[in-house]
Amino acid sequence: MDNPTMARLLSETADLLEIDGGDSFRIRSYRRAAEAAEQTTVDLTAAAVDTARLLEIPGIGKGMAANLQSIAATGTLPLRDELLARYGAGLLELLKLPGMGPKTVALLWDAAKIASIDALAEAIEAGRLAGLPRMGEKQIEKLRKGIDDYRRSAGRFRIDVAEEESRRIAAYLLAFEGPTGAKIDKVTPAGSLRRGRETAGDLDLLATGPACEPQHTLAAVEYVAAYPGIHDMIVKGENKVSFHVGQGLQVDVRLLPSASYGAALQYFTGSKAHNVSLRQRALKMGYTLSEWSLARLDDGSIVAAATEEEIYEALGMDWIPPEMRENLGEIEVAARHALPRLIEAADLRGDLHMHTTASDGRNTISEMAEAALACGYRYIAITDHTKNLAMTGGLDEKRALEHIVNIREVDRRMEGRLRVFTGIEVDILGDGALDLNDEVLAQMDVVIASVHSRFDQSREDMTARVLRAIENPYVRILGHPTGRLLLRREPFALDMGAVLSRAAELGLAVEHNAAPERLDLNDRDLRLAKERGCRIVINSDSHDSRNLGRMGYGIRQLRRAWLGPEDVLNTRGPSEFLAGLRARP
DNA sequence: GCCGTTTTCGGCCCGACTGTTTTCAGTCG
Repeated sequence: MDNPTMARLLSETADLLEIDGGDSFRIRSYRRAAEAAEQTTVDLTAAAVDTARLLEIPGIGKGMAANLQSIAATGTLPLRDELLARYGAGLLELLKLPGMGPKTVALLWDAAKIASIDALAEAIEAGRLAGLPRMGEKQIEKLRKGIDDYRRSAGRFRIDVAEEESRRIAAYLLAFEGPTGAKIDKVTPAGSLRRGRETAGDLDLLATGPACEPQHTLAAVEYVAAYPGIHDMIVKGENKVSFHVGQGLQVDVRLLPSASYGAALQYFTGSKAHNVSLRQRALKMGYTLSEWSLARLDDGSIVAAATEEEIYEALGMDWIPPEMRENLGEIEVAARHALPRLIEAADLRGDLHMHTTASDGRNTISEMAEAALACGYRYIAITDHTKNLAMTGGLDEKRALEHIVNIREVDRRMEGRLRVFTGIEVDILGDGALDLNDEVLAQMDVVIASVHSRFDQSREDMTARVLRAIENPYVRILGHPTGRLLLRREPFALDMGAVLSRAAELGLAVEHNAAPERLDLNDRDLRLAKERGCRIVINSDSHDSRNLGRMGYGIRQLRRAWLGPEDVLNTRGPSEFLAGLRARP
């Protein structure tokens, strides 16, 4: 069983325990263990044979180790089964409704035997909720709306979609001018957007400036609430406005005084787990941390508030990059002043995966080269598709050889300002054979091998298929290794550990495909790739010259995996890159 | 159920908003 599934079982057990009214600290332990299972690079099913290995994972103690072993052995958790038998799986879905927590779910179950969203909708229409404690008219209306939203909304959103919305709202907010002339002078995206997560569940925007000082927020709040893109309003308070826009994305705007900017930004950036750890640390040091300030416990005097840097410093730590704030050990490392230097977009010297009009790209080789030059790159590789992908106009052997000649011609014309390497994104066929013969592949500087079809193979077949493909001596990069399309197509089944281990032995690089719809490998597998000693490259997979600069989302995934410039091959200059790519261990 | 710069027992993050319970519980992030 895979780690995410194990995490889900633990998390559901926590939900059920809450409905059951269990001990809140025990519930927290189940949640923490679920998070640990989600994040760890340890294959929990494999590690289950060795209790000591499980106990090394923070948040896993004796009890949770036993739970994980039970899940690994039987595929199920007795406590969860027992609770499910008592309450039914529908209660877990009920919890997903906005405003619906464990207490309300328990109430609906106890008082009306409501055990699913459908049953709740029916009870509301039949008027059976009236008269229950805490069920006034407004509460019932809120539930009715919540059910509509839940049935309509998609849940999470792609990071580029969220960022685009964030830009629109920020522009609107910055145009505000209050009756006294007070303005909003800064809008900072926080939350998962700032942490660089691959998708966003909602949008947290922090607004600061004179208009956000306590005495002025009234007018500013009204202005925010009048944003034309609002689909429906959720909350409107003194310094907080929450609403849904267009497709159901939830936006939370907080208006806070500039003096609290650092504390607020730290707080709203999260993650929740990071913040909890940080506050525990603050308490031990005699402080209390909130979105307003870091203050002394004894006399309430403010220690730090205006910038994140001074808050982390007062807690004895270096400032932690947002991408690292997931409570995966970064607090301890920052306290030792040993944070790694993370990779930045400016470290990149080249991009090794892009398409041209020879297959399904929109631009010519030289247009791509000029665009790359404008990005500040020193080299690129042109890597069009191969013939198996007929719909892309993929190259056969003959056209591939002609393409090489054309690429070399552009390389010459660039006169050393930019190296243009020859390359190909060769299709990995269903049985792991490659879509071009070795004689042609041998002439390419950069051979990327990728899976583009037969995604439904079993884990065994897919793993064998990829392993066979990367044995080919001319393949130097494994492209978008899981084939996922965020929120559209799940990653295909693959024994990632086996593939990465073999890739490391072969000196093969694995790609992080930075296209925002892919971001493949994900942050967790990138950490695993580094642990296994794999070389890593980051590529834009551009099909349009305008997308060449679109590395930012991918860079943030690398940063989330704690990777530095030395971990990534295309931070090197052209000759060092090529030598590193081709060298065998 | 986890964990240790005070701890192997006794703790375990903080504040805003909403609805309705005239003083607060529940939910959320």
